[in-house]
Amino acid sequence: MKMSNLYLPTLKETPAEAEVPSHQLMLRAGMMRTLTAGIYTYLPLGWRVIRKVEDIVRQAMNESGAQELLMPIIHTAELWKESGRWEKFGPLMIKFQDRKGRDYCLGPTHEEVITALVRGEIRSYKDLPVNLYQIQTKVRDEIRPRFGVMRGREFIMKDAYSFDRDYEGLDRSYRAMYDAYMKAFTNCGLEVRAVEADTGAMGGSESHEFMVLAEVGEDRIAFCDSCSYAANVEKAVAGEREVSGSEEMKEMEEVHTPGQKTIEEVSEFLGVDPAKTIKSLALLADGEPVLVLVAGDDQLNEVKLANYLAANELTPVADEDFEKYFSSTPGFIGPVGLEGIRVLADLRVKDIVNGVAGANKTDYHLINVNPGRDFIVDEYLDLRIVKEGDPCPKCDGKLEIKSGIEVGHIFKLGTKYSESMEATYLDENGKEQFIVMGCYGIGISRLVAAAIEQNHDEKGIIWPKAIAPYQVIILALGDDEEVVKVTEELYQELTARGVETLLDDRKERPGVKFNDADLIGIPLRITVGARSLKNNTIEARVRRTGEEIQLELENTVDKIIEILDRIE
RNA sequence: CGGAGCGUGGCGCAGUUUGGUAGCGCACCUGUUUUGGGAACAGGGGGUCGAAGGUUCAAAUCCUUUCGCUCCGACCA
Repeated sequence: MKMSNLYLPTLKETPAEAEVPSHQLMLRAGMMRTLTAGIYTYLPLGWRVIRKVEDIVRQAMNESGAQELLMPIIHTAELWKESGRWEKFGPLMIKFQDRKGRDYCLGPTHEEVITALVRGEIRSYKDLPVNLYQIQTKVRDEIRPRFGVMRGREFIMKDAYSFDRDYEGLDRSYRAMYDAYMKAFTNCGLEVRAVEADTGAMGGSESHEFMVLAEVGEDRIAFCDSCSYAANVEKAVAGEREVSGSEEMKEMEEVHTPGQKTIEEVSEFLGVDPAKTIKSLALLADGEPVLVLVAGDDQLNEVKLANYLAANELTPVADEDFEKYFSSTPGFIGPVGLEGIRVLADLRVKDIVNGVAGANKTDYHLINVNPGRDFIVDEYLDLRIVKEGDPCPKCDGKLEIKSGIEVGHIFKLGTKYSESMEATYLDENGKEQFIVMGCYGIGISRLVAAAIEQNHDEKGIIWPKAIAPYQVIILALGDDEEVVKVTEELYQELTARGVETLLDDRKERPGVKFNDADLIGIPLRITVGARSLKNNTIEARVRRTGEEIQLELENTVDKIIEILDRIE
């Protein structure tokens, strides 16, 4: 493509609307433009990258045996009511009516549509297994779209759905997708870690997320520094911590702690290690009050709690509602002497000896509190967010925490949807069975943003070759006849040999061309100017490394392809 | 939805405190000279200040309402 004809509006300055590097660079490099928050137009350069990623993903999917199809974006409400998610997904869906007043939504995901499709076709165990996928625009009315295409309200997703006769089959399908995903991400030139994940609104049993490690990532991931354990912190579990020494239980006492509400305040006021305080959190789980206890130096993991309680919604008890459940103001509640409220505690609370807790009396705390002796916990379970340095649950290592961008997510759904939507087959005995399902997503547009987060410098994007919009950019410096002739020939020949090449033939000064080439991140730059032509050479420069190579004007195209071949 | 910030030519911003009828840089158009890391000079076009209402002789500026954008949180694949 000749750049004099390319619709490539690059920006010299960073738009005020963009905060993170990938968002800024996608706008500056002329890859996309904003329509409104979370909704974007892909310009020719950006679309090329999207298509590259799609093709790589498509190939990995096809090789795994999955088959591509295309489902509608418009879904009927009946389907979603059938699965029970019309209400559950609720505000996340864009809903509307047709002229007859019938309800629809724009598809945020496609379990319902695919299940409705497949249940009509699959009758026998002989029809299984099957894995169907599509690459399509998804629509989700996100509460807070942000970071450009990282979390958009409209985004491109590859979603696949597997159908098996049993759980062994599902395990095989799941494994095949896991492998295909790793392959697709690697082929895109990305460094991705697979981590154990929570299943969230999709439901199901097992789940992995594929994470691109990046500072701007919205997810936090816990890694073991010595074994392969890795999990989203929503899911991560820490190993047993050593309990230091044994201490005699002392007699419980009430102490005056005026105005000391937070753990920090109380522990400082009483001169006690925060780990020995018991943090009491009053929550409503779908409206039911529950008191949750965690050690003062821990944070409650609400995902774990919500999963355990099978609650859709967890909200803190509002300050003004405290008197409904407690005899003190916020900051002084605790488990001792509390009645009529379910009490759950993190496992670490069990080990606290002579701890501190709220006295259920405004401006008072209790010291030398001992679980079991002074109060009863209905259930102990793992409820805390793991921290940097926590022991690994699988080995003797320690956990590290890093930020990541979720570019893929795979789920073992089991029969969640086949049961609610009655998707069944007949086994060898003629007995009706529910189809066992899995679902698998890759955020194509998010992956592009993640690739930029992982591959950029102060000058701009540095595309991995596999997803670069073009592999080579030829800069024609000046309009010297010889320069025009040489660049034109190079361009024609490279293109003829299948190398995707940009020719910067614009009437711009050299600085503009250099800067644009760096900004849009083409892996290999070829510079041709009158000056170098005098020595019968041209210059090649590798975007990622900055390596410069002088090339004699002889078999130049061979040499360029040679250099290109060794670029990642 | 709660908190914070911001909406002024295409982009980045000043002007708002203390009302007096809009300015700078970049970009754009024409011309000349330039041409290896975002050129220089000269000339030129383009905004009614997010929107609506109000106060005032007079509103970008003050008041009210509203819409949008960004960030933090809640929430969310």
